[in-house]
Amino acid sequence: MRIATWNINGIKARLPLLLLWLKQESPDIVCLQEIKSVDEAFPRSEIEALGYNLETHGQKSWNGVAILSKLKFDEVHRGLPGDDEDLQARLIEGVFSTEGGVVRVCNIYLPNGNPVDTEKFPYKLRWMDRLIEFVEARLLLEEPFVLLGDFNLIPAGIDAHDPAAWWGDALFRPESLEKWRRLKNLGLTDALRSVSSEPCYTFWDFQTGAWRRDAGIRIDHLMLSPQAADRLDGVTIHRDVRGWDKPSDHVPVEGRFTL
DNA sequence: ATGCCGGGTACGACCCGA
Repeated sequence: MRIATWNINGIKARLPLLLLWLKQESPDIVCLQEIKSVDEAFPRSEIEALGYNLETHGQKSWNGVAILSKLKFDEVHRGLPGDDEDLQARLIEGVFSTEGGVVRVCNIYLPNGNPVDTEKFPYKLRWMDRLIEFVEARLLLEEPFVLLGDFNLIPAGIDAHDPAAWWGDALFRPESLEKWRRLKNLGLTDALRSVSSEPCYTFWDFQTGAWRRDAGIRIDHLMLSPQAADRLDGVTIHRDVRGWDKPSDHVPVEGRFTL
């Protein structure tokens, strides 16, 4: 089974590229972030025509997440528990039945947190505290559980072309990385780092010729419960998509599982 | 480089991203 994450930076602007990639790769499950669309306006029909079931958790203008799946959804959950005031659409989870048993796939768009001297940074840290609580409960289920998406976190210096340039940024601040470690230390495996110790990136800024210079960062991750990590066969970063016509600034990252 | 692209809203600029 192939499970992918991709921050598409606007479904309306990215639909042609998404359809092209789905036709070429045909992954079983695709988790999208930054759909920037309300649920009613999401372009369902062309995606469904490719054989995908579709569940969205959108909002107007910003954020928004969606899961595309060739398997039917047994369950869908929307939103991160722990704060009734938080209306930002940043989490959607699906549960699926496979021949090998159940798989739980949780798609997140973790807050960016910049600028760090505004309320955005504490919001990011609080959101991560809520995520840690959520994941703790999920791990008690002892299921294959894949937490994936745009984490807006550079885990280590090797994950940036120029780590010094990110010093003080919310994606690389010590407070952010401490939360990242707390999350990992619950027992999650960083899928990419479990198969490779090479520098590799998932995001290249639109500005300053970042793609041309390969000045990227790795911020899109698949984090695996022990039961999911046991079944991991490989990880692919679809770098080439960054060079396609009208790209997102992020590329798809795919995990392959025996499921 | 507290905004160089690029997407959103909405039709003139401003908000937002990482």
